[in-house]
Amino acid sequence: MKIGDLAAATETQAETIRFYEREGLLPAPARTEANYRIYGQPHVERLLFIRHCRSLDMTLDEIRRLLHFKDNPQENCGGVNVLLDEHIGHVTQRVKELRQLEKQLKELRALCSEVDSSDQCGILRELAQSPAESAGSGRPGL
Amino acid sequence: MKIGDLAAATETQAETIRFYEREGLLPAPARTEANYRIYGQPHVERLLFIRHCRSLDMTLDEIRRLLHFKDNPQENCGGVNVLLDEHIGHVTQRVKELRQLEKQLKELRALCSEVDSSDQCGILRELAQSPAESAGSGRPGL
DNA sequence: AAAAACCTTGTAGCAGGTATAGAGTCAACT
DNA sequence: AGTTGACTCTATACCTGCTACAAGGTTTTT
Repeated sequence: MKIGDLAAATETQAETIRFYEREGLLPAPARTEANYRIYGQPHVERLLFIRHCRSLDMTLDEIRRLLHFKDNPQENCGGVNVLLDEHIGHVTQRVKELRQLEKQLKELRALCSEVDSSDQCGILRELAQSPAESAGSGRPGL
Repeated sequence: MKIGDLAAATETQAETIRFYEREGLLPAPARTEANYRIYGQPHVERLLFIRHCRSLDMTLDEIRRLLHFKDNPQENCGGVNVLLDEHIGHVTQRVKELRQLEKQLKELRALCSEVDSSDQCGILRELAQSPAESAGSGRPGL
């Protein structure tokens, strides 16, 4: 199959497939005489694995590490557990932060219920104060 | 004060301050003879406003819109409320998605409790299956 | 045969910065 | 007076995970 077929089979854009190849997540496939990439079923499966991981918000680097375990089935899989536990930790942390953030935003919103001139607006006045703690996780993808 | 002093006063890196200036969030300040940027108290306040908004995960574009209301205090502030309501909506949505994601990840994690060889690992086996729905919000910053 | 649909590489763009390189400036210490 | 170190300047490249071109070559359809 050509790249467009693989794209259709995995609901992934062709450019994204080439990008994964450059990034070392997909192996460089065979080529036709006209230099077209040719894929087989193993490529479909590997790409679906990658997309599944991405749908779980894993970074490409995390996915690379998981693929390493898949590529070395004789190794023990303790690292998989560690990786996943860490990833769950990141997500849990980000949920906590965002819920805190949501609360702050709602409090802020309550400061201005009626439309007025901007210099009377409680929201703008509050935003001019020093911020409390930052809510950023340092992990923008989440 | 010079850029380093403003950086210290707001806990912002000097490079970030120059970046905000390029982005039109901070006005171009006066310069010394040696071409050094010179700031005053209004700059400190404006930058703190920006950082406060960023700590609430607003985009630079949202902040630009808020600054417009601050810069035009005679305008009515209805747009501030709209902007904030939308932002709260994004955050609420992202919390929902991440909690769903967290649940999926924990289910996945439960598939491998004991360390084994990778080809026996339930996690890797499950990830090889087709993914369910994507959890992405299309708004990566959240 | 011509046109549409595909493929190739290479490059640039998004957000919100961060991190350099290479040069200029300034204050303090010897 | 010289020199060290800390600061500043501009310009440019890098980060993530793609996406969107451009300009050309190939294959398939009409």
